[in-house]
Amino acid sequence: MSKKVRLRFAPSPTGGLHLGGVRTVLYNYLFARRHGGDFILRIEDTDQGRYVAGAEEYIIESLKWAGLEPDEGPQKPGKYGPYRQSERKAEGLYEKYAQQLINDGHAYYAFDTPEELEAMREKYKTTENPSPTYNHELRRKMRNSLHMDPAEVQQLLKAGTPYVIRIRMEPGQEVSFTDMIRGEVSFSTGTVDDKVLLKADGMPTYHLAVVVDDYLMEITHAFRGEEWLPSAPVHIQLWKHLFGLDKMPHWAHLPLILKPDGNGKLSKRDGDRLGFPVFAMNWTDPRTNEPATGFRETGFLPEAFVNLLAMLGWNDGTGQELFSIEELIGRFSLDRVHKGGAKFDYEKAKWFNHEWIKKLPASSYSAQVLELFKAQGIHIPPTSLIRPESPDPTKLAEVAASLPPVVDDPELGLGIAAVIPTLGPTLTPFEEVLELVKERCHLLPDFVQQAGFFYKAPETIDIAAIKPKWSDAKNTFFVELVRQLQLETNWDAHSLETGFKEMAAAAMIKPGDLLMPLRVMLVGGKFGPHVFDIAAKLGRGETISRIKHTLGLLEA
RNA sequence: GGCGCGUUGGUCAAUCGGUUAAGACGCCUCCCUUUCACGGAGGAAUGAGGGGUUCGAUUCCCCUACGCGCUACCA
Repeated sequence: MSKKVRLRFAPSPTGGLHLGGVRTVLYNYLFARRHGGDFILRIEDTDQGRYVAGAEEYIIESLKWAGLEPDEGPQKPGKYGPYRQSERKAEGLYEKYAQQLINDGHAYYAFDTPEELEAMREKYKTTENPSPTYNHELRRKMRNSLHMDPAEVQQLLKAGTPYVIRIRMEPGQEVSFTDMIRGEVSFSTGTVDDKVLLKADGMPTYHLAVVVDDYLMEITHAFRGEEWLPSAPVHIQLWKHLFGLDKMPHWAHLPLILKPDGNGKLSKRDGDRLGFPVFAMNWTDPRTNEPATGFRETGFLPEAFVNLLAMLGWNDGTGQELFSIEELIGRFSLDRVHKGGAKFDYEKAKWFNHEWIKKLPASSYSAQVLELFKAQGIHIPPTSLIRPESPDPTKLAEVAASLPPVVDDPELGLGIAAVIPTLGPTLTPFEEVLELVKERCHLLPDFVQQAGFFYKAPETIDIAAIKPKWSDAKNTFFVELVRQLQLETNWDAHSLETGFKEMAAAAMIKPGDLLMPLRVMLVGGKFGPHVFDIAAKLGRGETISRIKHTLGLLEA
């Protein structure tokens, strides 16, 4: 009987949640869901000096937005709490393990002050070895319980002298483990330094906390970024000394997300420099007041965000790139995760968002688009936001007509009623408008440009697009058009187009020469959906008023 | 410097010894469209270098180069 799969994401609440962090969450989440396990959020707030107000809430909110909510966490305590390491420390969870390590000879007290450590690094720094570490050789020269008189150690301890507890890494051993992504990875103990386990303030470092907590929380699989690989031997030794290697979770070190140009880890700075978000949501550092934009506020859909992150380092081998979270859960596997880092490509990211905007019904993002319209001072009449009670009858008839005969077979019990659900939820008039333009929108704010003119007359008209080819005959045509539109009885795209073309024929002008001017009059420029669809949605009054307005501009 | 990890088009990448080395983004051309898109067709563009192993290497091994990560009482 194998244990229940349990994974955790253990961020440090020091700032905004980075792309790479969300991807780590995602892989954790997908693996947990795929194997019917639990996904846990644990806050690594062991460094009091780096605590940032609001960061924890921000992380939780980001996960919520992305739809990657934990099964257990500070907000949703389970049986393995508390879920903040500061609180776990308060319960004394770590000291006893550090003490055990000392008793067993796997750790020791070190009394060196930060200044002494600094002096040591300076003293032993050479061109050959620019970063000397506190290791099995250098510790002989330092003030620790391994190389001091036991009586002196006791005396210092009794006197309350500040100390840290360091792991004792002895040379001569090979530490190896099987990484789920990289396979066999090994280190020799002689090259690993004596990492601090327990700090002078009594808080554990990440190294101690991660193994103690993973053990206590019964974590079965631990995924983290590749930058953690070098400290893996420390964690493995700790597992070996404290709980036994057989209890250790399976490790997977995820490849890094790299900056698009050049090399190196993607940072917030790169986003600022190149003009794209790096954090999940907007984040302002409370200490510096430095703002950073988020994917959410830039107009990414959570579905697209998750999708593009999943593909940054993983694929299912079929070439499929568009996946819903459910599909990802069904197909995700660690052995298809890349070993090498991936450069982040913002153009591709926008492509994913575009695909999801097209794929999802406008109703799934209309609320957010509505806010964007409001922010731009574009008022949407309340009647446009009311969802019709039943499906549009014309649409229903259309679907009925397209049905294959077998569907109406009474034997099968299928009729038009069976098809109604496939129409999906009905859309509000506002959402119908969004549907009309969504294939032109990569980011949510694009809707303002692409659909704003439906609700607000364009502020500027691209007269230059009309004027060079303008003529008295065309002017006459549009004056007559206004008159005809006032009389039009069937205000729908098809009738409007038919009437328009008949008039053009009568006036002996090619319709093509008239369509562009009409478009510019209605939307202000050379863009947008079919011009008669626009007129149909705009309604008689607004259509006529916009034509008249531009006609006035052309006269001037 | 040491240690570790990595390296297929500009980018994301498939290939698990034998292929004309997929596909996608972006770019270019054309078609559709009396706008912009969407859609469709096509194009340019890839195995870091050197040794092995093998009948045969992008694929397995070694070396080199390059890149990245770590080298804190930060995570």
